[in-house]
Amino acid sequence: MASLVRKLEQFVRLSPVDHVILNRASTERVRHFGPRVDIVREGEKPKDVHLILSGWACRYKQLEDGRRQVVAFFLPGDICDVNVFILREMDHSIGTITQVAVADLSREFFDQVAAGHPRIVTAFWWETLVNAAIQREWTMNLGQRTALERMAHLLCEIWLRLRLSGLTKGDSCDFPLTQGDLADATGLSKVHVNRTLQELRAAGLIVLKGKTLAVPNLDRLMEAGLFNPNYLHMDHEGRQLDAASITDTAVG
Amino acid sequence: MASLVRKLEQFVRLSPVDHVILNRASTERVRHFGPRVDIVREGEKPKDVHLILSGWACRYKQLEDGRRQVVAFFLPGDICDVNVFILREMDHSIGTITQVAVADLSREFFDQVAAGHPRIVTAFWWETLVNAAIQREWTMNLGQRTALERMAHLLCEIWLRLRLSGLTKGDSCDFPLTQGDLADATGLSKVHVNRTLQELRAAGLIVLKGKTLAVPNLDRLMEAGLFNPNYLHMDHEGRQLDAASITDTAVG
DNA sequence: CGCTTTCTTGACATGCATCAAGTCGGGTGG
DNA sequence: CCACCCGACTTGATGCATGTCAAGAAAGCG
Repeated sequence: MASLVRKLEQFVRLSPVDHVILNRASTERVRHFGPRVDIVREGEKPKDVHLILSGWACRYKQLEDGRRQVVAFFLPGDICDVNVFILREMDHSIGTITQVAVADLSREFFDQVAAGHPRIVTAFWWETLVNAAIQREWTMNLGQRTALERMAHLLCEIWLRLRLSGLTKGDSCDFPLTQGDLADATGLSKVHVNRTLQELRAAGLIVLKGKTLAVPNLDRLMEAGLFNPNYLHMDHEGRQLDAASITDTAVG
Repeated sequence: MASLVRKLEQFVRLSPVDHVILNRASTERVRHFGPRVDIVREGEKPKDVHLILSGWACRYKQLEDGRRQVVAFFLPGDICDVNVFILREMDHSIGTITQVAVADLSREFFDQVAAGHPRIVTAFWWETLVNAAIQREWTMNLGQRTALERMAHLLCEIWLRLRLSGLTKGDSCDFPLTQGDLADATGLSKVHVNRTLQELRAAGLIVLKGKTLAVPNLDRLMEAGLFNPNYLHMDHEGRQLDAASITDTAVG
């Protein structure tokens, strides 16, 4: 949960009590999953909200003929969908990439937050809005960018999100995605993903080997991906704001 | 505003007071825009939330070299982004397609709702979650579907959303989008959009002429688009639920 | 009624998919 | 500790869906 709080505090300063609440929620009901396993399946009734404590997962949708699209990656500290249980059934599945530890957040937890912890509510809205922005950017990515740009863009996004959660060391990070995963996320074929990665390597933009990615020059990779980080809303505004002044006005 | 309340009540039964609140908010500060004009631009500080009272608009993003992606269409009754003002700057623009009337919803309005109208809060979360689901489906659409499937899918979605808001008559509806708009939304070229539409016409799946679309056989169009309406979450659950029982438990 | 935007059609180009056949690497059991 | 095996990666040859370019026809609009 460290990464969740770390992430949310980029935006809102949380009180000690808020910390306690979040800590409790993220240690109470924890489940562990192996790699390449489904956590929730399309069509099921959503019950709890899932908080990824460790490991990587993804959200994906599938057509009857097997075509599969990864529509989001979940990294440690990510919340799958605040308040999903409002909906009657899942319109997508969530599956693990690596081993994953998940905390199940109950409806009651969100009630409690709504009733008495406005800063957390604000932080959850922020999380929701940023996720929406990321999804829009993926739409843009698939609709307008070339294979090379698309791949570079995706790698930039993952890199920055990992860094925000403190999961990079120097210029490298763990990178458990296979070329097949990247294909499903970018809408490219596996073969073309392979060739695109080679192109990025040849240009010195990435070093990708085993399950480790290094980005020797982020600016150049961002250029290659026509990457504008504004949509991640990492502006750290909350750092300067007194939480009370936000929470009294920002939430619905 | 009729269409907003109509839409939200598919999900939650609102109280008379809730109606009054929403009515007031959507008549207080109304602005009118001509067709093909920007309402908000990327980079601006979001101030109010926009509720589309009448007309069509879209959300779009643009690359520096001019490539443009429409990432969402707004129809009457749609709210652009609940609580956007939490974010420091817009990561996309909103532009009109037709003439549009917009109600500006203030931060204070959302505070008021948050403080005393839990059913509306629930309804807003529902709206937010459904919009997120739509955005995911667009990602899927661009990543996996062929031109023909993609176009059929988009038309199905628009059709169902219009129908939900009571904006279809029989098997036809107003359809102000140009082939250029469709191209920007589907990630196809204008020329290919033209050919794809002709194919749909030749198959008898649509009648599209002037600014009117007719769908003689929705089921067949849905088949062609591999369209599964689950992501629109139109299950009307709220109709049966007593609002109180939802609002006491569903919101954060 | 002329001007501009939108639509349509044809010819040609290309980015990426598909098919097919390896090679590498890392986990596992003998 | 080796040998095998299976998933992940790589490479080449070929095909096709969709893009691009160009020009004209229709349709809206002042």
